[in-house]
This record gives sequence, structure tokens and C-alpha cells, in this order.
Amino acid sequence: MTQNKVSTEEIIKNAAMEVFVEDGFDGARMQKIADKAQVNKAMLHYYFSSKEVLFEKILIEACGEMLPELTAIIKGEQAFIDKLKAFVRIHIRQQLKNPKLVSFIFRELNKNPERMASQLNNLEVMKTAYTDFMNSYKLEVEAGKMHAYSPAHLFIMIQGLVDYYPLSKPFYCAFMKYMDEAVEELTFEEKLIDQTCLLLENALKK
Amino acid sequence: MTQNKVSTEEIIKNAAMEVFVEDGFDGARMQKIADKAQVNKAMLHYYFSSKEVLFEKILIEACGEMLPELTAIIKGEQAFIDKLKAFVRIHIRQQLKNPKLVSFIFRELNKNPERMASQLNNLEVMKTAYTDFMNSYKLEVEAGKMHAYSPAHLFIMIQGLVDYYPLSKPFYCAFMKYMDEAVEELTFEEKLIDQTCLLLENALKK
DNA sequence: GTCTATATATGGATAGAC
DNA sequence: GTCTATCCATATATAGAC
Repeated sequence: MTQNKVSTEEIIKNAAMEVFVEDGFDGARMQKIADKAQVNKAMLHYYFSSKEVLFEKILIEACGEMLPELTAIIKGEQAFIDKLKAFVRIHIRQQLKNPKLVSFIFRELNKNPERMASQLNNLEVMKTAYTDFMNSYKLEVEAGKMHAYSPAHLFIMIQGLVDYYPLSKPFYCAFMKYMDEAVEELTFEEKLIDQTCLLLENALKK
Repeated sequence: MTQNKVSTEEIIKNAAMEVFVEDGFDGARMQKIADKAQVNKAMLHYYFSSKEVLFEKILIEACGEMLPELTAIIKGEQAFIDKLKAFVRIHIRQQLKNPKLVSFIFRELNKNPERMASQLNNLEVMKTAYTDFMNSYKLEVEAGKMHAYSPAHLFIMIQGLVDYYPLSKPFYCAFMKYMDEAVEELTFEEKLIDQTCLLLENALKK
């Protein structure tokens, strides 16, 4: 017998996610969360003892939402370059579904790197994904098919390419307006994906 | 007769810069700023009517500090690829001098894109730098020396490559520890610069 | 479990003496 | 210009009825 009515706790967590992601920890107000969840403030403290505790829970969930269906791709049997392209495509698309989430993570991360570090075990997935991915890259290099980069640095550069635009999208939207360049958002973003794949292909293939 | 004693106003602004960059607008406390400036809170309101006003001033200065000596480079007479490399080198080094500043800008930007947009006239420099830079790229493409990318997208990708690491440095420091990889920070970062130049060169040159 | 009412703390801002 | 003391709004958190 499944519980098809969402529990109050779940409702609160969903509301809290929205508010924290929008306003950050410091900017978030318990009242706003309560309003959005359509309960009163006392309820928040009933389910989660404090703002801090509630935030911790949200942060963990938020990190989880960042780790996408990427693992499957990376473990797949495709050629390295195809895996990479799939990674770029899916990663950018996913980040763009909720760009606020990306900037939220970065914001809180920079404010409290230790807190994030203490939750790094969530990244066990990321760790293995990273090693798998880089191993298949090394094979390509050894086979003389690709240019050799330092794996760690290549990893960061790829992340930069896929994370940067979602992170700074609000800025570029404003910037485009300022430059009087009317751009159709979706087309622009799909093209960014293509261009990123192209750039990486040119940069890697010998 | 020069005033070699720094004015109280200046002292406050310096303190405010530190605190706002560290804690963000919402997290910043007027008391903390006053303490750091070794004045009392009333002084802050004497020189700057409100927290909001003080913050605006700081934000403008912070944006100014982000626009580096880059313009000179971009206007120089070097070949495009050399300008690009110089840009990468100087930009990353500069961001790394104060990585907190970068994440501060992004944080406040994402919270209030309109505010940043209203100050976009500060970016007149950026606008001309951008067009100059891209024009010389187009010349290379027309001469058949470089791969053709969409200039706007290339611009974003380059920014991603040079901004991403400074922005997420705290994360990678934690991540490296987690991966048990002892890295010497400065060496790592200089190598990142080299690798970025290499990647761009491979991606662009035909 | 859910609500109202309230305690307690803190932060931004002001008044007014010097 | 600089200080002390204080106001006032707001935020988190709790007590206690239902």
C-alpha cells in the first residue's frame, strides 16, 4: 500500500530547496520556506531542529542532483571521443535545466569548502567515474591517436567548458542585450554544445 | 601637499571590500566591517548612508579590479595566437591572486543580474576589447590559418577555460586531498596555464 | 502533528553629546 | 568627525494549547 500523499516533511524539503537555491543560506528566510510549503514556521523546527540542520539536508540533496546520469555514459563501451561528446551534451543540458542550482553549489562551496569536503564521500561515484574516464583517455594517448595532456588538468579544463556557461548565464543574457545582439536562447545553447564538442575534438585528435 | 594619511572613508571602504567579498551581501555584518576598520558602526552610516549604498560602491570597485591590464595586451600588435596566450596567462594569474573576488562577483551577479546589468557601462572597455579580439580572430580564419568557430561561443569557451579554476579552486583543493594527491599549488597552477594555452592552440590552429 | 503566541537575539539605523 | 546609547524591525527558535 503505497503512500501517494507527499509527506509534510517532503513538502518542506522541496520548499526549502527552492528557497535556499534562490537566496543562499544567508539570504534564505525560514518564513519564506514556511509560506512556500504552506505550513507555519513552527513546523520547520518540528521536522528539522534548526535552519542549519535543514540546510545541511538540502545541500546533500542538491549535490546529488548535480551528479547526473553521467556515470552510465562514462562506463559505456563507446570510443573515448564519443563518450566525451555525450558527456558534454548531457552535462550542459542538465545544468541548464536548473542554472540556479549550479550557482548555488558554487556559492555555498566557496563560503564553506570544509563543509563540502566533509561530504566528499558523496563523490565516490565521481572518483571512479573520473579514473575510468581518464584511463580510457590515456589509452588513446598511448595508441598515438590523441594529444597528450596532463589528465588532471584536462579534467579541469573540460569541467570549465561545461560548467562555465550555465554558471554565468544570467551575465551573458544581460551582456547580449547590452551588445544589442538578439539571440534565441535555446538555439544559442544547443550551438554552444556543438561548438564545445568541436573544440574538444580539435584539441584532442591528432 | 599630498594627503599621505589614508582617509577614514578609504579605510572603511577597504574593510567593507574584505568583508563583502568574504561573506557576500547577505552574510556581511556592518559590525564586522566597523571592527575591521577600527571605527564604530555609526561611522559607516555617516560616510555611507546604508549597507546597500556601501555595497554598491564596493561592487563597482570589485568589478573594476576584475578588468585587468588585459586591454593593453588585446590592443597590442602581436599575432592573434600570442595575444590569446598572453590573455590566458595574465587572466588566470590575476584571478588567482584573489580567487575570493571572482566567486564574490559571480555570487552577487547570480543573485541580482539586473543590478550588474545596470552597471554594464563599466564594461565599455570589455565591449571594445571583445570586438577587437574577435576581429583579429576572424582575420586568421579568413586567411585559412585557423578553424572557424562562432566568435560569441568561442569567447564564452575561452572565458570558461580561464575563469573556471579560480572560481572552483577551493573545491579542487579539497578534492585533491580526497584523492590523496599531494600537489604543489603553484606548480599545479602554472601548469594549468600552460595546458590551457596548449589546448587552445591545438583547438584553433589548422 | 499542527497551530498561536511569544521569547530572545541580532542587525541596521538614528539621536544626540562631545 | 567621532563616539555612546538606543530604537526598531526582523529572524530564529521555543512554549504550550489543541
